Amino acid sequence: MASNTEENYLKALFQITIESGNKQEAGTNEIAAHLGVKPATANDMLKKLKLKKLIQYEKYGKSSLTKAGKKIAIEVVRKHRLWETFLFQKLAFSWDEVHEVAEQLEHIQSKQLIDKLDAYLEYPAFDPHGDTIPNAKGELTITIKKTLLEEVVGHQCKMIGVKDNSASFLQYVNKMGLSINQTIKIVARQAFDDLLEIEVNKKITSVSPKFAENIIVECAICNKATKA
Amino acid sequence: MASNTEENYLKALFQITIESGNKQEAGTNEIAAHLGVKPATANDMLKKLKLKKLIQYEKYGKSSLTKAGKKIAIEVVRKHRLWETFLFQKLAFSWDEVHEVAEQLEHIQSKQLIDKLDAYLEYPAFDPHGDTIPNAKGELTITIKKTLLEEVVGHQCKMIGVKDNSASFLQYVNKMGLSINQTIKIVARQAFDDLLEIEVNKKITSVSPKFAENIIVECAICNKATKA
DNA sequence: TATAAAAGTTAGACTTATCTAACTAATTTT
DNA sequence: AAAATTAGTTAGATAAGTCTAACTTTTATA
Repeated sequence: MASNTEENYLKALFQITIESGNKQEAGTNEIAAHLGVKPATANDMLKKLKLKKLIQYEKYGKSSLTKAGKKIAIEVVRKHRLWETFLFQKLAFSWDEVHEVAEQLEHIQSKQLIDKLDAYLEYPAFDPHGDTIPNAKGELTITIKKTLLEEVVGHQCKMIGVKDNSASFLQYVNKMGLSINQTIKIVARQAFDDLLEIEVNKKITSVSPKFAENIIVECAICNKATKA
Repeated sequence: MASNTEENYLKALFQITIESGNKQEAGTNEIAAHLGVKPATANDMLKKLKLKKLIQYEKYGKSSLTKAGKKIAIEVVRKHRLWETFLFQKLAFSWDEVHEVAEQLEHIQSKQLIDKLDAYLEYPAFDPHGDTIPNAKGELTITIKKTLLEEVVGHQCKMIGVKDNSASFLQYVNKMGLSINQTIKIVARQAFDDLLEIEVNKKITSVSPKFAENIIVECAICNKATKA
C-alpha cells in the first residue's frame, strides 16, 4: 500500500511523463517543483519508490514509472477525476473549485467507494476540465483536449467541459442549448467575422470565437483513440 | 488547524464523555484504548492538546474538552455522519459498511464541501445508524436512540435507521411501507403474542418483536431535546 | 576544452506520531 | 494501613516526510 505522499509522487511522475505525451522520464528537480518540495526531499522519495519497484531510477539519472507504479498513478488520477466530476455535477461546485478538494479526496482508500461513485455518476468519460477519466480496469484513453474554436469544420464533437465558469457564461451556454455531453456539429466557420456555425439539437446557431474557446470538446473523429 | 490524529483524539474524548451522557471526563488509558494506541502515546497527545487549549488536562488527572476542542470534535462528528448518510443513501452502501470509509472522509478539510453535501442530502437529522447529525452551527440534539420495540404505545415516532441490513430484511421493511423518515404511530402492543400494531400511511399493520427491534426510531415526544 | 551553471546528491537536523521499558502515583483490597 | 493492583508518566527509540547547507556530477557555454 502506497502512502498519500508516495501516491502524489507517482501521480506527478505520471503527469510529467506519460500524460504530457512528449517525455518518457522526469528529472528530480522537475518532480520536486511539480510537488512544491525541495529537490533533496524528492531525491529521498525517488530512492524509496525505486526500492518498492514503483519507479525506475538511477543516481544522477531521470525517473520513470514501472508498470506497478503506473497502475497506482492511474488509480489516483481516476479517483481525482471522479471526485471532481461528483463535486461539479452533484454538489454544484464551480469548475475552478473542484481541484483543491479532489486533491484530498483522491487518497481515500476504498475500492468499493470509487466503484460505487463511478456507477452513481453513470461512468463518466471526462471530468469537468475535459480530462479523460480512466476506467475501473485502469485503461486511459488519452484524448487531445481542445476547445470548440479549434474543432474541424464538418466534424461532430461532444461538449465535455467549460473553461470560463462565471455564472453569466454558464447561463449563456445554457441558453445556447449546450450542456455536458451535448453533441455539437461544426457546420461552417465564417471567414468574414470568424463566427462559428454550429448545429445543436438540429438547430443551427452562430457563436463567437470568444464563446467557442471556452467550450471544451472531444472529437471521436480527430482522436485515434490511443491507450496509455 | 488540527491534524487528522488530533481530530481523532478530540472525537474520542467527545464520544467517551459528552456523548455517552454519563461522564464528564476520560482517563488516559480509556482514551488510548478507544483509539487503539498505547497509553504512552495518548499521554503525549494529551499534553499537546492541552498546550493547544483544546482540552483540560492535569498530570495524573482526567481529561475533558474545552469549548474550542468540543467545537472541532462536533465538526468531525458532523462530517462523519453526513458522509455515512451519503454513502448509505446515494451510493447504496449497506448500513454496516459505511463507518470505515467515513472514518477517512471525516478528515477532508473543506467547509464548502461539507455544507454542499449537507444541502445535497437535504439537511438530514440522522445518519444510517440513527445517530444525530450536528447542524452547521455545531448544535447537536442528543436524542436517545431506541428501536421500534421500545417505543411507547400511543406515541408517534419517525424511522431513522435499521439495525439488520440484509437484503431480505430491507425488502421486508419496504413491503411494510417503511423507509427512512417515515412516520410510525404505535397503536397497541398485544400482550398475548407481543405483536406491535403500528400505523403507517394511515394503514394499520402488525409487526413482530424481532422485526421491531431492528427498526431504529426517534420520538419527539420522548425526547426533551437537550443540546450538547 | 575549461569553466560556469544547472541538476542532483548526501549528511545532518526537525516534526509528528508511534512504540517499549522502566518508573511513579493513585486506588483498591485484604 | 500496608500491600497489591491499576493507572498514568517519562525517557529513549523508530519511521515518515520534510528542510538546509554543503558537496558532486552533468550539461551548457564562452
